[in-house]
Amino acid sequence: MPEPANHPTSALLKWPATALLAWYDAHARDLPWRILPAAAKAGTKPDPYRIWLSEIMLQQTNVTTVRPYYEKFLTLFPNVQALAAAPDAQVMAAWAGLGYYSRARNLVKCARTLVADYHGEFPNTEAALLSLPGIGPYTAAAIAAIAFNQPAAPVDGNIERVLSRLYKLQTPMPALKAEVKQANAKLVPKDRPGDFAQAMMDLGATLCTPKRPNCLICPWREPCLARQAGIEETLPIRAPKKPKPERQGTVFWLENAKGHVLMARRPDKGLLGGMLVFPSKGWDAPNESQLPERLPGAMQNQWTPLKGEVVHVFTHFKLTLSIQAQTAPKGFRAPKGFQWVAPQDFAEEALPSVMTKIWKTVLLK
DNA sequence: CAGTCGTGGGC
DNA sequence: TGCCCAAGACT
Repeated sequence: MPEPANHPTSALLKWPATALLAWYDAHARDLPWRILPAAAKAGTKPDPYRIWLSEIMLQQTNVTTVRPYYEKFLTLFPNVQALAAAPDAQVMAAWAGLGYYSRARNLVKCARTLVADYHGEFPNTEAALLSLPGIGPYTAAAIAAIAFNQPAAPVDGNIERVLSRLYKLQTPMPALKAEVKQANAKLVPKDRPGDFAQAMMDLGATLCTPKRPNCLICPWREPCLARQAGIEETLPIRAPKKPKPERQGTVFWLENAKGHVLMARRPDKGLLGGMLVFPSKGWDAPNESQLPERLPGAMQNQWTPLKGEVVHVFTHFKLTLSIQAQTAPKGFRAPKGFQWVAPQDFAEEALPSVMTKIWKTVLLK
């Protein structure tokens, strides 16, 4: 890889790490999964299970969103063995609302692999961690550094932003990541790799933010090349965004005499994989829940449109759903692949958010 | 490499 | 309001 035009000088390589760690010692965020520097100094060791769980939950997700889910998971599944032994449906229900549901499926898969092949212990090398389900380059390096104090150099969105500014790296994302990885590997202090990674993430989350960074009190205020050039807010350079297509579909609300509602479990792969949803059609062709066509002929034209649409924005498309309802006739059984669910069960935050919007529209409006 | 995969908060 | 963004992994 060619050296960047503003390749850091050797002087710049050394002392930024020291300055950042000093800042971290004084300002580290107190997070439920974190061992603060003072406690670490006193001999407290991180629990790899908790570090792993937090890292998976934090993928593309804010700390404030993760916190309650993390606490819930720790209560329900205090260790790898408990998680590995849990039924899939219980884990998916506990994850409901957090998004990116493949993370939850891989979480269970990983826990079961650890119990089956690793005596229930996490491997302590980056390479071995990388081989586990749901653990990619970032998470493998993060766990190695934070949980095992190995000289690994994770690069997440925060670190990419922070270092692109420190070294004024103007290569657009995603190619930028390779340059940041090189620079980062040279910076990592061998004695505190975990704290160094966490320090950069704290810096990115609290001071070196995407918009209006607070350079005034930043420990890297002086060496930061982007700030020197006055272009800190323009970095990192992102690829132009693509237009978000719109889809629309219909949700079918079928209620039986007990007041239970018909639902289906989505296939493991793809959108909302493994989650409980209301039957619908028209918007996700490969995974259509073929409900109406599988109903007795007498029911097929008994749908009544309900007032109100549900709009939900996914990562790569915007979805608008209308709702059709009817009450199932006596003796009607749930078709294969479908199940009746009592409203109190899906009200316990056990559904993906888009489906929570549906039942709230039906029952509360 | 580029597309897929959720959601909620901030502005 | 609509857009941007967040401790990425997988295909």
